[in-house]
Amino acid sequence: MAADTLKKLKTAEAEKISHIDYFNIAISVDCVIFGFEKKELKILLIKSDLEEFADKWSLLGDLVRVDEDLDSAPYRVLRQRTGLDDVFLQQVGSFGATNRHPSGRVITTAYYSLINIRNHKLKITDNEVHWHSLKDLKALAFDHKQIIEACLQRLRIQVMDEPVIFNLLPEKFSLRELQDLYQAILGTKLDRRNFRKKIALKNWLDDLDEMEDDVPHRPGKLYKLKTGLKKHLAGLAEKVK
Amino acid sequence: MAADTLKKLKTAEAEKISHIDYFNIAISVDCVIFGFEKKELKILLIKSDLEEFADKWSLLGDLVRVDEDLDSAPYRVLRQRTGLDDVFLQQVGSFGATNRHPSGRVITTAYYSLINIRNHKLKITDNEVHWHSLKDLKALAFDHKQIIEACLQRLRIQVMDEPVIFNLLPEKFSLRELQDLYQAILGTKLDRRNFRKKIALKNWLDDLDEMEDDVPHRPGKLYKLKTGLKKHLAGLAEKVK
DNA sequence: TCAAAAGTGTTGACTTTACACCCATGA
DNA sequence: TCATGGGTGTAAAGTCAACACTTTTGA
Repeated sequence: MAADTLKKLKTAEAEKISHIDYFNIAISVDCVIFGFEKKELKILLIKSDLEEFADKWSLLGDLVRVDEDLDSAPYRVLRQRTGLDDVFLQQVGSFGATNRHPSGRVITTAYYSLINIRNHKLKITDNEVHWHSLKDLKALAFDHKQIIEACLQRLRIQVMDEPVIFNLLPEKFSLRELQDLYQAILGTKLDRRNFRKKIALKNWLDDLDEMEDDVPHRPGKLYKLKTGLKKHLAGLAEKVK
Repeated sequence: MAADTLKKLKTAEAEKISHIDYFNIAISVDCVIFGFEKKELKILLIKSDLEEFADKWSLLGDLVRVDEDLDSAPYRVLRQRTGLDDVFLQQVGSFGATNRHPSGRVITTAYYSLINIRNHKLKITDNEVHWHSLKDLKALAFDHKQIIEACLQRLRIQVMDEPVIFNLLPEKFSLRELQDLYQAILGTKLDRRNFRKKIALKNWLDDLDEMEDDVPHRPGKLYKLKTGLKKHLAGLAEKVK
C-alpha cells in the first residue's frame, strides 16, 4: 500500500520533501490481489496506518525504489507481504489525481495479481492483512476503491480469452470449481452444458483421470491446466498486450 | 517527450537530483499521437534533443507538474505542441525500466491520442515536429518504439467496438475513407460489403444526404458521427474501462 | 431413499464470411 | 470509352443460447 509511504512522509523526511516539492512526486505501486474461496472472489487488504484513513482498509503497496524497475516493484511487495514469488501480476493503470494522497503528491501504478489462497507457501504473517469478500467492501483508503474497480474490469475481460484464471485455483480442480470461479468473477450464472462445451473448445485442460474425493455428493473429474500454458504469463501479457 | 526532462536534468538541477536520489524518480507523460492521411496511419514525433539520441525521433512528452493531475498532463502537452484542446486521449500504461532514460530515473505514463491531421486549429509551429508514417519508423529514442507498439495494440482493440476512430477523420467523410482508415489501423483488407453492413449495424452514423465532390471517380455519400456519440470520450473510457 | 451435483446433445437464432455485378462520375 | 470506386444481397458455415433427463455418490 502506498500507506508505507505515509509513515515516512510524516517524519522529518516529510518536511524535506515538501520544500523541494517541485521535483518531488513520489511514485508507488499498489497491488490488487485476488483470491478465490467458498465460491467468492476475495481481495487482500491491509489496515491503513494513516490517521486520515483510520479503520479503513487499503491495498498492499509501496514506494518504487530508485534502482528497481517499475514492473518489479509489485513482485517485491508481494514477496514481502505474502512470501510468494512466482505470481501472476499485470499492470492495469496509473492513478495520479493531485489530491489522491492526503500527505503529499503520490502517483501510483496499479497491478492486479491472482493467487491461490490455499497455496501452502502463502504466509500472511502480518495480522493487519486480511482477505475480504469483494461484495462487502466498505470505504477504502485513498482512491483504492476505484483502483479495485479498474482491476476487476480488466480481470473480467482477460478471463474470457486467456488462461489466467487458473492462478486462482489449486493444481487439480473440477469443472464445477472452475465454473463457480467464472461466475464469481463475472457476477453471472452460467449454463453448465454451454460452459463445459466452451471450456472444452479452448483446449486448456488435461483430464487427470482422477476424481474428487472430499465432496458430499457425486464426485467430479479432476483437471489441470495443460503444461505449456504456464500459469502466470504476466511478463508476456504485460506490455505487449 | 520525456526529452524536455533531459534539458532540465542536465542543468544544475541534475546534480541536486542525483544526490537526493532515493526520493527522486521523475515522472513524465508521453503522447502517442495518431493521425490519418493518404490512407496511412501517421504518428507525430519530435527530434530528440538528447545527445544520446542525436538524430532519433521521440514522442511528445513532458514531466508531470506537482500541481497537476497525472491525466491532465498529456492534455497540456498536446495543447502546447499542437494548439489543440479538445482531443481524444487515453492512458495506455506506464513504463519504468530503470535504464529507460539515459540521464536519470524517469518513469513515464503513455497516452494515446487521435487527432485529425487536417484540423484547421492544428498548428505545429515547432519545425522539429513532424508526422511520420507508422510503417517506416526508424530507431526511436528511449523505449518509445515499445510504447508506440503498446498504444497501437490498444487502438486496434478499441476501434472494434467503440466509436473512437472518428477523431481521426474530418466532420464529413465517406464510407470509403472510413474503411481505408480501419484497414490502416488493423493492417488488413476488409470486404466492402461486409464492412458496410457491420458499420450500418453499429448505428453510429448519420447520412448527410451530401456527396463527395473532390474525387476523380463516382462520388460517395457523406456521413457524420451521430451527435450524442461525442467524438472524444476520453475521460469516460479512461479509468472506468 | 434422498439430496446434490455430474454428465451429456439438439435445436433455433444469430453472426460471420465469401463472393459478383451493374452504376455513376471524371478524365 | 475507360478507369475508379459506389452501391447492393444471398447462401453456407459457424457461433451462441436455451433447455431436461439420467447417473453417481455420500449422508
